[in-house]
Amino acid sequence: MQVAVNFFSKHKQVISYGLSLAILLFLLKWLEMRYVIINHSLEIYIGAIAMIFTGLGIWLALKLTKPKTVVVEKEVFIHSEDTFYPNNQSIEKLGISRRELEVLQLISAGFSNQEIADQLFVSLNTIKTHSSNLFGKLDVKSRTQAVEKAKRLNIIGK
Amino acid sequence: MQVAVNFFSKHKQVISYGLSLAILLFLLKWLEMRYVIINHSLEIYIGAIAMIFTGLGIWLALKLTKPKTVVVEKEVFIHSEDTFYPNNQSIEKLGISRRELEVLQLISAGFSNQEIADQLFVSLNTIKTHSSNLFGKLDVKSRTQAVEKAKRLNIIGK
DNA sequence: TTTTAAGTCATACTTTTGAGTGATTTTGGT
DNA sequence: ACCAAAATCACTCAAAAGTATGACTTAAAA
Repeated sequence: MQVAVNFFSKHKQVISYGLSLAILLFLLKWLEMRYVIINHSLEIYIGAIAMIFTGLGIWLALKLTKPKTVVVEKEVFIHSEDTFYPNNQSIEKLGISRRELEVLQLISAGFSNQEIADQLFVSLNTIKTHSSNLFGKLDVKSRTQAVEKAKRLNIIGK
Repeated sequence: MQVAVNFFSKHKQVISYGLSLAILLFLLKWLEMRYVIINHSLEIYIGAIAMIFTGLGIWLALKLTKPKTVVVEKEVFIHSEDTFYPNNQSIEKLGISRRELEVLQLISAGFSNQEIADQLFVSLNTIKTHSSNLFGKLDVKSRTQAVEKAKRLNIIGK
């Protein structure tokens, strides 16, 4: 029982197409009789049939063919900025404080010590102390090295 | 002249289909005459035409329709280390030379001017000149800014 | 051949960075 | 209230970075 219902629902389209075809054939039969009786030109009749069935064929083909699926691979660049999470383990292990991390981020953004001092409302000397302590903890000798290493250790974003 | 050639080559397929159709129609005319003469059943003749033109319609539809393209977006994770290609357009636009690019890469790797000079077997002053020119072209004022901007412009890898 | 751009190097000078040291103040937790 | 870490700042000195200018060589392009 269930199987039968399943069959009908699954082939609903095909069945409806079949029915349409049958109706069309009956229509043609009727047309044929009329034309034969009225004795019109056979060419017109033939032409009509040809056109109708050409159209039917086109319609059938368009409806029944599966879409030719073309899979286009589209590159989606995943920017690490979107998914960056600082490696807190590294930060704690190295004993880097919040303020130092802040300074580190500004250094990596390309700011000079003076600019960082202005942004954080502290003196230039303070920033120098922070950066110096930072270099010690990161075991580097310059700001560019610090940035390179911090990015490598995922302490700051890339 | 060129236009005409262009027209024929561009519509080659459509034209060949049209010719096929014409040939088919002549064939039918011939069949019609034979059937009329031999006085066979009209139903068979009609049926044959219907089938032929249905087939023609299907064939036409299949040949002429563009494939229904389904674009499937596929996420491709690009690891910058594996697949970095320098943005040559930016490099050319800024007029950065090979040597300057080389210096830029070493700067971003965290090397000092002296270390870079040693690696490239040139003098410290030469590296200073290169980096100074580089900063001018990148419109920055320090090596850290240069690194930041160059990475942002995809001139060097991250 | 002349011109042009790239690369090299030097000198003189200024600015920035970084090391080392020491000191004071905040802050958070026991 | 006390302690320790964090944060602040100053001062000096040295090294590195950066600017400006000019000169020389070479290779490629006009």
